[in-house]
Amino acid sequence: MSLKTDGLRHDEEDSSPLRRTSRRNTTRRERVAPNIGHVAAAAGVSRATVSRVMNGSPTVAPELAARVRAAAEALNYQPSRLARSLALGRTSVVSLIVPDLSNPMFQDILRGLSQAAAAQGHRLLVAESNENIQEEKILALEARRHSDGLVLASPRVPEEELLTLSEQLAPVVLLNREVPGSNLPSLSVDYAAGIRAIVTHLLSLGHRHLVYLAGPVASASNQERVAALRAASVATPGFTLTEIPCGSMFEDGHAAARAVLATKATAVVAFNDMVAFGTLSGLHELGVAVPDDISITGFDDIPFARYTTPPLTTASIPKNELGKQAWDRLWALMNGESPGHNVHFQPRLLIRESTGPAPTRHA
Amino acid sequence: MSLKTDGLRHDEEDSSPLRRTSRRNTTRRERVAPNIGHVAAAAGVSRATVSRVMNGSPTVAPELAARVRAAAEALNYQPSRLARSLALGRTSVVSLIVPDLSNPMFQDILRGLSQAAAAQGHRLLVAESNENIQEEKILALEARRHSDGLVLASPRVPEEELLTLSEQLAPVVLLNREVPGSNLPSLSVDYAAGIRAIVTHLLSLGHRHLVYLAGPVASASNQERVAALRAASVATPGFTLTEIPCGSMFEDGHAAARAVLATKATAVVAFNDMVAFGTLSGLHELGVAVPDDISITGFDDIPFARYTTPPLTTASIPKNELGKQAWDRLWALMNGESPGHNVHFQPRLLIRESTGPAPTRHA
DNA sequence: TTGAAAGCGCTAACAC
DNA sequence: GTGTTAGCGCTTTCAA
Repeated sequence: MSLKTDGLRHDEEDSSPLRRTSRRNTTRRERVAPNIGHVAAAAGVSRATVSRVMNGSPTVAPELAARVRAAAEALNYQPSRLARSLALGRTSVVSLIVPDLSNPMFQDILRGLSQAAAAQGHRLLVAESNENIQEEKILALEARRHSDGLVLASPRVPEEELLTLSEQLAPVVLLNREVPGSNLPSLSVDYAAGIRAIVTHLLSLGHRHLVYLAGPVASASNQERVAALRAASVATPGFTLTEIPCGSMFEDGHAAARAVLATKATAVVAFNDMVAFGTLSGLHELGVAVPDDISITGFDDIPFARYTTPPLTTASIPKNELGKQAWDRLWALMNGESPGHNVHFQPRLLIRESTGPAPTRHA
Repeated sequence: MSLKTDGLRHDEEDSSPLRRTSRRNTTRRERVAPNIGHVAAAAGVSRATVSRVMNGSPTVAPELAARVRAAAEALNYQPSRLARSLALGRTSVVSLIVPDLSNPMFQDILRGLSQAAAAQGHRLLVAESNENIQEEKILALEARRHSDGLVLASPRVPEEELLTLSEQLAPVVLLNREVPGSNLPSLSVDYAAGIRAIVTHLLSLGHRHLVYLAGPVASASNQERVAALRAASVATPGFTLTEIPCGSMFEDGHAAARAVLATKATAVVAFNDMVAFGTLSGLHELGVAVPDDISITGFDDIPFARYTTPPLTTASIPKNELGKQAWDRLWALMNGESPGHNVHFQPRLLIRESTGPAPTRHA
């Protein structure tokens, strides 16, 4: 018995992408996305040949290739990404997990990554963990299974778990987080150096009592900042450091304004620019002048930092660059290459107008 | 001849997820992600049963289910999303296309959409068209094939093309863009109403000469604004309107500061908040006082609008809500339901301090 | 060069 | 209840 193979395995006789559908209680002919079989049938070739043509294989006779292209064109055929991904074992999608999409810092990373990935034909899946550790783990796992690789921005997951997770997540690159003793590629900012620059600046202005508005406790970069601050306070005679648990968002800083005042500190070092803005705004409402009564510094240099009143003194970090380089690293990993050495971006201190000489009390 | 079916079709005899790999010139055993067959073999059941258990089908004997779960656990098995998607015909991913990721307006939409989608177990793919019409079309098509539905935010594609495209993109929902005479679900902002509110406010302050800093020419919402502005100028005796081509970004507004001054207008209506900020900053550098010398209004009410100096008078639009409702619409469409009527969100005028009485010249 | 057929890993209709 | 089997739509040996 001769097997008639016309390129269509289970469809009706003609090659047009119509299908007899019966779902619910309706039976009707509806137009359905054409598949490789339809094109093959229309062009009178095998599906393998269509596949070759669609992928630009040079081993197809020009005449055939033309016929296939014409058929594909006529049917408005687009190969299914899904099927292609399954067969190929890759999706051309990478994922980014961030703690908080409303943070301009992560928005910039998102943008940098998205553009770099797009430039090499990859798409970006985004997920927000809402600073929630459990969710972060689930999301990362989930996202990874939709994509070929992962970028974790400022992951809050504890070190050991991150280490375990990373095996299932690989290829993965970390942003703003290093796992010492692991070989997880990571791009980070030297927060300690940034803090040291800020402290030096403040000390030179005569400030001796600083208050630190701390970020999320689970934030590794917060811990770095705290450590640098404490080290400085220990190393400098007459330097008083007060720490106030705060957060990472505008509202957190805003809510902390009174507490800041209560410390009698002459300068506040905020976890990041958002917090600094909040505090700035809160202090303004309380009638406190910045920098005359109190100085404020931020961290990140988000786009609006230059336009606040007064413009914010802050430590600038290359957010876009983080995104772009994250892509480079990930791309290397996905191609089985070495991701290169980890790097520590050095923040640049931008002295603007939110910092000034320490007020001389009782003068 | 009896067919031995052990749940594994093409693998070696044992059920552990190891595979003899030979690529390039290395041949070695490497651990590979376990698949449904490995679990089936380990649990001594068919793959169908594993599938049932993984999907929580109630028709599996508890004893078997437990065995399967144990096996899955032991192998650290995670069903492949890809294969699942292919079989199911859906990906549980939706895509968002925006013209410009750096615009806080779109960031908020992104966030609202992402959260709403996540709440129903869907992931978000993001793509940025860079205000490029060609790219927008390609991206939309491409993104759609990775996902189950599309949200187009402020698409710049011309109407006819959008109409044609939408067939291949469906299900799709439009943000900030309506296609009259089509049944494309769309959520938009009543920009004309916002502009009217702004104009009324400005007129009541005594302004008679307004300059409009226009947005991208391909922006439909820009055209709405222009039309409303012109209508107002025609309807109001003594009202002069000057239009200056500008753009949608901070830099555009900043660059327009001199041109604004040259018009001698007493108030500037900026395309959006970003442009207004830019102008504000540019004017500040030129030593012009806002609102004493000139008034400025924005549009959108992005998060920082309240914190500029002076705080920006603007028309507030529910950005997050746009994202959330876009999801609701899309979800309805994906489930074959009606997306409901289109809605026009009415902007709310927020009078802050960037607008004041028109300066009385030669007074 | 081209085609047949086996996979990719999962789901679901159908049979037992 | 559970297994068999035929898909989902593509890629890629392997033969011819």
